[in-house]
Amino acid sequence: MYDTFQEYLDRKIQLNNDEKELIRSVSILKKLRKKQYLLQEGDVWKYHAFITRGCMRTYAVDDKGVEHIIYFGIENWWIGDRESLLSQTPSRLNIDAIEDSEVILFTDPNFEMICSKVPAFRDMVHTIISKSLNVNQNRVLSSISKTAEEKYLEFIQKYADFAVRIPQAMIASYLGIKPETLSRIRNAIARR
Amino acid sequence: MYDTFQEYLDRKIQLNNDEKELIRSVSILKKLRKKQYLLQEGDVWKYHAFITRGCMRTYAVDDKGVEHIIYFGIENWWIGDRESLLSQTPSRLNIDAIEDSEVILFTDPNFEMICSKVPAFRDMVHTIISKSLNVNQNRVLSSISKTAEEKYLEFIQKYADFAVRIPQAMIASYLGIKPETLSRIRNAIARR
DNA sequence: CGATTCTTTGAAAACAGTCAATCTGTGTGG
DNA sequence: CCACACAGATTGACTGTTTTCAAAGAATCG
Repeated sequence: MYDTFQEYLDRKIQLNNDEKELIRSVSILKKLRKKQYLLQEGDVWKYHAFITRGCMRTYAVDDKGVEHIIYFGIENWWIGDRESLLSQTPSRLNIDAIEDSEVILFTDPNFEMICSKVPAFRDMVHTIISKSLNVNQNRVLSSISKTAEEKYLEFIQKYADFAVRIPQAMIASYLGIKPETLSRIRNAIARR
Repeated sequence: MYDTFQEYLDRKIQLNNDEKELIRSVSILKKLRKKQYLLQEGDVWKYHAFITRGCMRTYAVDDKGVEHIIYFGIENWWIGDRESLLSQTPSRLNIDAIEDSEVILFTDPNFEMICSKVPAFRDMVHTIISKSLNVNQNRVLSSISKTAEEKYLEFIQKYADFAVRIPQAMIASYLGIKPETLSRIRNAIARR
């Protein structure tokens, strides 16, 4: 289970054995069953989390009880609620497993310790955050400029690898449309 | 003009005179008239830019020629296209001035130099990027979960300070709705 | 004042949401 | 191994919201 993370690190940065061991020594392995929460609304998020297996989602529940999925995550993705982590305030988000999953957790102090002792790791983290910002910005652009059908086509093309693993109703939630509407859009596409 | 930036820095971090001078020495001051481009689609963005006066917008133009505003920026905000900067590829975005404006530019090499020589500055930059990510994430959530009216009310409440400086049609563009629709929404709100 | 830009309004069409019913595929217990 | 339950997806009829297009009304600037 840790292997997946080690391979990820090896692909991204060069570390000596001491550094690898330092990182491994503070990692916390956690298994999650399908539907199990990693973070529940109201709790304060304390970690940096990396998915080694499975599929997860981050979502908010509005006052009508409707779930709105903000992110999906699979193997080799980081997840969490940085807003809650940075401000140490109760999270408005939920994170749970769509499939049986495995994650590696680092407490924030340990994560900061790694960043300070391993500059390459720190740089990698900053690169990831910077790229996430780009991804989110592009998602904002899509959401204000594209039609529902265009957003759906973009989604299945961009995330072809895991789109098939996710129930259609969750994809609709991520796109900000109703499951019935997505069903009709798919129908219209298929008919052509 | 540089004063605005110096005051911004003083509010955020503590610097000695050498550090202040180092930063000032590589800053490039630029004035922009209303409607003047800072970045035009197709060009590669080379800077880190800070607004000291005025009001600007970042937007993309779709294949039908419609503008979609991704960000507004006023005094004490950073702007630019990090995607183009990081990948050194032609930008898909335009940045221009909504009012006569003044910006301070740092070339990327100089900016990196400051980051490496002044850790407090580097930390400040990472904090800003991290917070931008949160802001964008919340905007994605609003865009998939709120009605057009709710998005508008959120906008004018969140950005009360500069919402009044921006033409309504641009606010509509930012929200992803048509100007006529925003006009009707405002009408409906006023009537209550 | 006149020209330009921005906003509002109206009517019709396109699009998305709601609610309820049906269909499909999966998996579990008898 | 079958029948049934369940979750997910689809369909239909209806309602509500947003867009479109065209025209008229404000507001702003030189």
